[in-house]
Amino acid sequence: MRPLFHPAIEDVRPEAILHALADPVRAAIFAKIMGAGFVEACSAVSAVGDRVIPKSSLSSHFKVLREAGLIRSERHGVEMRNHSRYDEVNARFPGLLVAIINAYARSSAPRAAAQ
Amino acid sequence: MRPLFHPAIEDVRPEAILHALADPVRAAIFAKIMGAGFVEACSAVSAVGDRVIPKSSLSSHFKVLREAGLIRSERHGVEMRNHSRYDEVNARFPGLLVAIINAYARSSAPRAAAQ
DNA sequence: TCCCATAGTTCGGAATTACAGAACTATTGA
DNA sequence: TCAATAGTTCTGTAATTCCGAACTATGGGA
Repeated sequence: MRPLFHPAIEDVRPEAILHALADPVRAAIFAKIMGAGFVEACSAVSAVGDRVIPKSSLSSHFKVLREAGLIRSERHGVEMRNHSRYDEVNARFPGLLVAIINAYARSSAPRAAAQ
Repeated sequence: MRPLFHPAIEDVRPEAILHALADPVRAAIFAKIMGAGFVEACSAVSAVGDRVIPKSSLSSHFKVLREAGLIRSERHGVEMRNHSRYDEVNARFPGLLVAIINAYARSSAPRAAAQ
């Protein structure tokens, strides 16, 4: 297993962030990590909504988030601990992540609540 | 030629917007339209940076932007007039478009100016 | 009216990327 | 050392993207 790659913050590209978060599953994973600050394990998000995500797919979703610069993953024993890189990313691209996560929250909210 | 499809604003999805703007060429096209309010023709953006975009590719880029709900296109004689739907989209997803366009502006700015 | 030029769309095949099952690796604990 | 758990990599298939070529639509002359 190769070591995990994390881009330096100055190498983080907006197109990579948008691509990563253009997938609702990845956006939901990232929103959860961003809200909590960290997520203990990949398996802690083994389903999104009522949709079960195969673990090979989950693994590649985490890889996309990691290589886009959105999260930092480190092994802790047998499992992975995933931290949000929100502060760094928000300093480089102000307001971007909040606007994206809010947009998803609005679109999935029931009509009446969205107004 | 089929008539052009424009989604109603309440059908516009964040994942479609992010996917549309995750491509730097489309983001540049949209930034131009958003800045000017409208662009006379697709051919008015026949190149992005120093990269020439084939017209079949341009056509599909405009289609992606249109179907994501970001622009409205109408035929005016032999050419197409493309208008930004910024106001509508911004009302639904506040701050999203500005944050995205700013992120691209920051990442392409020279290092010193980006600070 | 017929033809040409212009602007854009659609088609089709090659290249790339995404998905998910199966096999594999790494770590911990018994 | 073995089994269980957590995640990664491999692999084949499916879906997307890209762009040249062919096509369609509109307007302006001769």
